[in-house]
Amino acid sequence: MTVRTRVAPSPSGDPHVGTAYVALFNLAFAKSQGGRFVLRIEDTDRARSSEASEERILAALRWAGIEWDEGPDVGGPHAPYRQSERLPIYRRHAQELLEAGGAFRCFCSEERIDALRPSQLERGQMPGYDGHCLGLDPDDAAERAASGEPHVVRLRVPVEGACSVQDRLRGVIETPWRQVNMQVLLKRDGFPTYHLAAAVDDHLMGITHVLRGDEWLSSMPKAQLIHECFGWELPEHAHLPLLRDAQRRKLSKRRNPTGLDYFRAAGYLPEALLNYLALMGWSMPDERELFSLEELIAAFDLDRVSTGGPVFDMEKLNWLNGQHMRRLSPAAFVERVERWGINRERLGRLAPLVQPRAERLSDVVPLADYLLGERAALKADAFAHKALSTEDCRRILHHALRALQSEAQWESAALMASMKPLAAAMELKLRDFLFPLFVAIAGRAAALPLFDSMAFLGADLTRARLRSALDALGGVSNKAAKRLDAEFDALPLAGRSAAPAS
RNA sequence: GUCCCCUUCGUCUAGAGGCCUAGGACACUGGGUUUUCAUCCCAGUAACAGGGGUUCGACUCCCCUAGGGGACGCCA
Repeated sequence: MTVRTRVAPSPSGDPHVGTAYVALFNLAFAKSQGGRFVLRIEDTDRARSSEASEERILAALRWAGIEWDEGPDVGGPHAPYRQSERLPIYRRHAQELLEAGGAFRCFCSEERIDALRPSQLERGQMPGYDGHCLGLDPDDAAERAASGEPHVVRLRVPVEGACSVQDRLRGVIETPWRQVNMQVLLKRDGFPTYHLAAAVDDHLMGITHVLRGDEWLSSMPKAQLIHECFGWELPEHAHLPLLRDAQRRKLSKRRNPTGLDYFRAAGYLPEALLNYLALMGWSMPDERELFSLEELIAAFDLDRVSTGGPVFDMEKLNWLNGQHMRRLSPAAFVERVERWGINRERLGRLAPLVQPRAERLSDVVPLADYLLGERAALKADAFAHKALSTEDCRRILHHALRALQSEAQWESAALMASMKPLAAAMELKLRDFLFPLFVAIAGRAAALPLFDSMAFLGADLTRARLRSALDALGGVSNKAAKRLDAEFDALPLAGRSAAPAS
């Protein structure tokens, strides 16, 4: 039996370093076993998925050096690899489950189920579906469904006893069935949820090993139950530890640079990133820390994966990146620098900004230093201003970050269009409002035009610099963040998309 | 709130009952090499969460406690 693994990103946001992390382990394991690695797109959430996000995720994974044998863009024997193109398959399987009694139709409103919550919590129960439609006669239910009554299909979960699942890294895990929700498998809109789609696809695509994030561990009983109902063999599961931030929380986009685009823009070598990621929860048998993807594959051993959640440490990544840089030949080094960003294309984009301000050719680099490379480190006194207090600067940076969080169109005019109303809503002169942003982005109050600079840097680098500026100003405590979030939410900003604080 | 998972230096980790006086790496400190800096080399500080068992012997096995994390969605 040839080993087949998969990574299954959901195209609903920026390419995340966690996706590359899970992909890397799946790739390394499959290749170490002479197997195949599949990329599948899980776009069953119609509201959140987008083609643009899918494209960016594939491009970012490719940049990182992750290659897949089968996928939506390269095809393969189990196509299509995009779940939105496999809808009939899921419907057929849901029907099969219904007929076998492994699932049932549920006509409850979402409101009714939400209303259950408080009393369940009070009784010390896990909140969830109460089995209201469990007793419906299947034929009656089918008839109601046929007549067009809106409903969902739910997984029939035993109410008594315990479920026993096996994780490759942790052994046997027992969970009371009471803790397992009667998961919706087919939504009201006819789309499958993750649980159905993943189980069906893993089986149909011949996936033998599922390596995925820790956060899935508690839903393993559902996967097992679904496989059992179909009479399928469950792939072997190994739950990888979750990458943490310095506060030991799941790496969050809000506070840390987590986008693959950030690492690319910030000048990390993909082979160094992969090398670093491999060190998170895994180690070479000989404890060597500097290695290539090929070496990783050659030495990979699933049983050497550790289970504690590792903290992502930029300092060590920086060191590793330096090690990889120094191993490049001078020619390769130049080639990498050029490919990264000091090239004709990027200089061309700089020309309209720099040309009007330069008197000599040698002015180019000092004018654009912060766009071509990392800006200078900041201290709090860089934000001294005649009209703005430190607190004002903090507020501006925080609110700008919030407003930019959901900025879809990352180009100069659009950025201007979202920042200008923010300044107005904060009752600040644009000139004053812009000051801390200039310092955060350029490291100084006078620089090339701000929004052009932000556009040139890209979203990830821009956000990272704003965050780092906030840190230079003493950081924002959790309490202060809450207050600032509330302030931001109360601002009279017309037509903004309601981006949640987290 | 309920359930599940996790717990070795500040951080990433080695360690599968005696190789442990707990090893390596990042960071930090000191020293050396280098025209400066960086690199590089050498040295140092620093950990088995706590408590009970089991055993001749426990970082390693079991139990309890504590701490951390995760799940509990018609998101994935």
